[in-house]
Amino acid sequence: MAKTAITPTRNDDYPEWYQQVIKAADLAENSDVRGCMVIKPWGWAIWENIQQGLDGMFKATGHENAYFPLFIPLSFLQKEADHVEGFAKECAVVTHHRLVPNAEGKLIPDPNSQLEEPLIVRPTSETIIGSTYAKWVQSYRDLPILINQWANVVRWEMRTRLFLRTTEFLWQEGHTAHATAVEAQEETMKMLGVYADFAENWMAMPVIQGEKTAGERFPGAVSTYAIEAMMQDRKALQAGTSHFLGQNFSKAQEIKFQDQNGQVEYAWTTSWGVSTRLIGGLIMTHSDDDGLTLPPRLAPKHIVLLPIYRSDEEKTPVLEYVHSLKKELEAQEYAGSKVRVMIDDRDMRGGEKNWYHVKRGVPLRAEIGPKDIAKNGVFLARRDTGEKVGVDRAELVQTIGQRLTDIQNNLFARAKKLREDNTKTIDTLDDFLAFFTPRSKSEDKPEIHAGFANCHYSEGPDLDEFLKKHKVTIRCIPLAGDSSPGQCFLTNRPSAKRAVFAKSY
RNA sequence: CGGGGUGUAGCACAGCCUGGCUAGUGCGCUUGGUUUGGGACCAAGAGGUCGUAGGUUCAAAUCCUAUCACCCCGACCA
Repeated sequence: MAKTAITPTRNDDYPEWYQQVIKAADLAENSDVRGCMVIKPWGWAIWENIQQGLDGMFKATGHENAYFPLFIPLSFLQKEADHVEGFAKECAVVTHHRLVPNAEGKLIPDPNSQLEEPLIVRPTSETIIGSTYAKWVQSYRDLPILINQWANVVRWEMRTRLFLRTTEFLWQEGHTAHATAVEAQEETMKMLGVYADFAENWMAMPVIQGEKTAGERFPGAVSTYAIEAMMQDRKALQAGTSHFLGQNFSKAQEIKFQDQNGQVEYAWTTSWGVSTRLIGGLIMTHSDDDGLTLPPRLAPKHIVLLPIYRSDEEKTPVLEYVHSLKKELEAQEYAGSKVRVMIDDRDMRGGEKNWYHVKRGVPLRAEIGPKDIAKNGVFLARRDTGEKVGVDRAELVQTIGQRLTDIQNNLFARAKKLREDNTKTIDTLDDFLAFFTPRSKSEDKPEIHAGFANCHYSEGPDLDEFLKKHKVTIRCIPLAGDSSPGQCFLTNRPSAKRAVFAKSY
């Protein structure tokens, strides 16, 4: 039995495995602040790559970045009824602006410093951005406004998990305003497409694009679209959302303009976002029992060079070889950027050092010692397949881009196969129940989930109650799904389209 | 907010029931040596207000009271 770097394995205890991968890869850790994480350099470097990739795509689709306040006056939230209801219960509220010592010398909020109007820490910025847009828009010539902001937001969730759900999280939120509903709808779909493109081509994470049902809609939105991915425990992860807000927020925030006919109209708005949750998705899509596995496009380093020597006489030529190889590799390109190479010449045992990079998910590792130099090659290991081969130096330099492409493609294909193998078309209640009944009989082992079920459905209290009881959710109504009509698997009422059902994060 | 649990070294924990020498173990860390192409070994060290406050006692990590924090299960969720 091969020993795995991560204990427990995915099969033994998936949630615990997830935590251990993060720890072993040095991505993040819990902080002294409840529910808030410290993102460590390796995790942050991944986030920077995500930001960079997405930011380029946003700009290519005509958006600009800006920044709006962290605090929102309480009354702003109040203006949109559904929005209040959706977010009021999880807001951090600022009520004072000064601290004073009490009788025991403990610092408390100064009663004399109470704010006239409390501020909430933004859970999302529709209201503050909308009220700003109201000032910017007078004429149809002022539209569209296409703005994104990279920011942190706070949602006071009851239970938190690193990257997947934290009290404070980092994200981007795009907020656009348009003169027509059609244009805003197009924007909503365009950005959903950008997210799907990014998820599949950068993260190597296959996603289903679809619309959310009424129950899963963003508070205040007319329609919500999402990309949904299957994790290795077969649970669904909502990885990004794009909302068509209609005129709900523009009416609440008074975003009005005069159209070409001189009529005063309310603008049509959208919002869309992805968060640090993507890193959670990345981990759960590709990583294995030896730790993190990174798709090359997002890996902070593509290849690590591991010099091996036993004495000072060996050390000098090995390091020379390694440094010159690094230069040659860095002159190569992969996916439009330079190949990212690191040398790890720390004074550590070879095996331990090797595992260090395995657990951090570096796509390629090259061991280089006197034996390799004699053959003018390297001993190359692939993180995704575990394959190890001796490679000629010149050949490695020449093929590095292709090798990284192969890894990226393999990760995507592997994830897609997992999803396809665990997606089933289901038409009857019995099949539905059988599908979603936990496969693992053991009490102390977390269940292995069944996957995605494509079912006809008819929304209503009876379906809601049934799903809640079985802890299954409707993930989305796929845009590219089977659109032949049928009957709801539960109620037999007529159904126009199938939706994806799954257990979810 | 309901139910359960835990606070002892950087981390993971034992010791508590049945109070008693200088509070232990493993990992990690430091130093020295032997090793070194997939997670080494030996030796010597450093590191603690036992969550906090009060009480009982000759004596408290251990018993009692209060308090704080965190974790797990439920409702909520990018």
